[in-house]
Amino acid sequence: MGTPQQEPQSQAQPRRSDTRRRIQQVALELFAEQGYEKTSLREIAERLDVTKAALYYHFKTKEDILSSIAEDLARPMRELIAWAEGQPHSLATKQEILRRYSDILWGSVDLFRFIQENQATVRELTVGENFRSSMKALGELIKDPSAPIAAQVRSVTALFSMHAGMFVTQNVEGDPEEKRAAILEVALDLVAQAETSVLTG
Amino acid sequence: MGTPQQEPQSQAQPRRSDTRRRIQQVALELFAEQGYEKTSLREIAERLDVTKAALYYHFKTKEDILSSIAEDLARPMRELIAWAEGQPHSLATKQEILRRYSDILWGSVDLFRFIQENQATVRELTVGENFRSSMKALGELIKDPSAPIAAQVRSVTALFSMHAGMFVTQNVEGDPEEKRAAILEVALDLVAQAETSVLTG
Amino acid sequence: MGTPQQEPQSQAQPRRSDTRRRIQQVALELFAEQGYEKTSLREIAERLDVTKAALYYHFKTKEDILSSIAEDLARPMRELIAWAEGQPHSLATKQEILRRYSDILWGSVDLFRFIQENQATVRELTVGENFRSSMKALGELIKDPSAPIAAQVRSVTALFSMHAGMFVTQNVEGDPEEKRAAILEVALDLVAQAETSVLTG
Amino acid sequence: MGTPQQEPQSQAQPRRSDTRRRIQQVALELFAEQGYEKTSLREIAERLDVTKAALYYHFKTKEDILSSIAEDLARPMRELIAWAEGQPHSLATKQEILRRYSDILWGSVDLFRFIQENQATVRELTVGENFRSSMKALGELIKDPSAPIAAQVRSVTALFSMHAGMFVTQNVEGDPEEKRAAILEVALDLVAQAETSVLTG
DNA sequence: AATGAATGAGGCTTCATTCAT
DNA sequence: GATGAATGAAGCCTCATTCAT
Repeated sequence: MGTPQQEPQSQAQPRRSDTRRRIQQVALELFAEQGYEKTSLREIAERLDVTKAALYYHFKTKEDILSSIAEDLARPMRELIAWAEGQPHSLATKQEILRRYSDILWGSVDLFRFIQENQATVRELTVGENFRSSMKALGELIKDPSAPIAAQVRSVTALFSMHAGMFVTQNVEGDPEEKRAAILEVALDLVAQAETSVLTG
Repeated sequence: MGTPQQEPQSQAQPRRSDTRRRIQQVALELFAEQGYEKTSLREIAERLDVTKAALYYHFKTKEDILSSIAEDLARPMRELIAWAEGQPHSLATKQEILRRYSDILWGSVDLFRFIQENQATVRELTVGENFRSSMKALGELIKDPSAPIAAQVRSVTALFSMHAGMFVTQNVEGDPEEKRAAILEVALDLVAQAETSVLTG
Repeated sequence: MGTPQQEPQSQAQPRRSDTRRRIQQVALELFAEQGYEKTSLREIAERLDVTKAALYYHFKTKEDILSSIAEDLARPMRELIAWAEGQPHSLATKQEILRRYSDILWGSVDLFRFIQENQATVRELTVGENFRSSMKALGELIKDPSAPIAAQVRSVTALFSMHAGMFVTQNVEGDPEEKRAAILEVALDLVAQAETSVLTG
Repeated sequence: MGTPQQEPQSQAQPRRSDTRRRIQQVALELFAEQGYEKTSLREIAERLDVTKAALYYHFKTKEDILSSIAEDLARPMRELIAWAEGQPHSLATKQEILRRYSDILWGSVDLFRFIQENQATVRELTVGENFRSSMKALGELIKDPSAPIAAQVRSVTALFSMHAGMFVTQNVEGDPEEKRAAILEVALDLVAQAETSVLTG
């Protein structure tokens, strides 16, 4: 056909040059380190020892590089939402959402951190829009719009406490796995308390 | 050459230059709306109907504009930290920290949101460094390094739950004041639980 | 206010730097010599011994440079059309149109030649659209839509014979003024014949 | 090695490569529509659903594609000139030149229009040089260098009135064939008048 | 208290072209 | 009879900043 620039369909051809993948890797590293705007294509190209034009063989635009990377986060998010929409709105479901969300986050921690730290930039990119709408959907699934405000805030905080966790625990000593578990637990507690406060409040 | 660019010395002449203030206002608006990098001095100048050069009469650099704005947040933060350092590390103190922090945040909500959404950019600016170190100091004051990890995470989450609150509650219906109170309450609860879990855990 | 980039209103300020005018001059020279696309802003800037960025102080885009130049032709064209629309559709009027058109053309001969030779490029620029619609208007004024096709063709040919004249007479020897007069005369003859053929045909 | 890129040797194998022809077709379409410079090889390739590299199998350069297309016009022009050079310089010959020229023009109307609208570009390409020299030769054959300037202008105008006709008659209503005939007639008249004016002037 | 004019650096993107396979 | 991958050159444009007035 011509130029690539699409996601490799299915199991891809054998060794179709791994440059595409290398670009994504290096780009994510630099985006995460310095921010999206401050990372130039020149820099990415230099780090890979190719020319800027080579990047354009593999991706249509700078944003396209980012979009392609962001799929790693966007896809599991979509899947999580799809799954959750098929479940009862029970506490058990909500807690399972948090568990799965935790896995997703820690599975793409660099990418996620990048999105967090570049929200202003990413906001008007497709990537940002997608992420925002995913978060909104998740919010709807975890809170009960008929509950008192305090309970709703608690639920939503559960979700976001896991974001905060990723940043904040840099200042807390301890085994990473243990911290991660602690963060999740705080979140699980919060939804549980939200539920309870509805009943007893 | 006798240009200003210093902090207005206290209450000097009341009308010392209203342009300076207008620049800060417009700049914050634009920074918050579009991000720091994507806001050019040209844009700011145009919005004010002055030339770019005029901005340089009032501020040494672009970063300088931001720094001057950020003082609104940085000063109260310093004050809060100074106050807290003189208090006992009791639960009551921690909760008062959260209450005061809440006031500070909602008092500069636009600026704060801006910093949150431009972390990658702001990170290597003085503004960002200051903010990070303030947050770190606050973290130290609110958590007990000898407590179990779960308790520490809970404490730190208390702090950050208030950040999340500012963004998240856009999707929760209800009176702003009520939401704000709910957010604070969740935070107060979290520190309280941290304390308890230490005792009972 | 800020940057210029508008036509100097009325009789302009004294010596507001003639760079703007120099840019226009050099640009027209180069556009005419090499074509619009093949002339880069780098070239124009180098020829003027300024930086590319200086061009952008005076003009918003490359196209803007061209547009500003083209006003020299566009304004008199608009005036001619406005005038003609207020006249009776007589042969005398049509011949006067041709005379005035001749003056306009020879008054901006380089610009006109440029537009002729860069039609494909200029077509989707404001400049080109304007020129096309002016020519169309002039066409309507010079031909009689109820006349036989042959007559209409003759009229329209009168108009365009003057364009051709500008290029073609490079291969005809003789005094420029005399050639110019000859070209106009052929055109005047053509409208006259168009009229006659209607009557007698 | 062993690639084609030569003119198809006469009737060789009938199906020697239909891609070559398709490239020429699509290229002409795009060149005519958007101009030579603004049409990229990428565009041509995409429209044909082949890669850019494929174009280079069939043609040495972008210009080469154009040159190969232009032969359609260049060959008949050469033939016309060769024929005319063997004829007496009579009015009948001149009129026959115009008739044949009309046929050539309308036989390659898209290509011709393209050359007209891209003169600046084409000027320094072989294609343009050829065309210019053909026009010059035709000019010499149709005018009498010893005639008064007015007569010479009239003759040359005859030739170019047919170019103008191709563009201009878009705004004249009527059957295409009839218009075409009218255009030719105006041209034939013009040479005739040129002759007469010599005799009677 | 501000403007007019300009600069140097660098950004993203596109293009014609090449060459090994 | 083509593709995949890449290059080098260049394009237009924008930005923060400077400085004489």
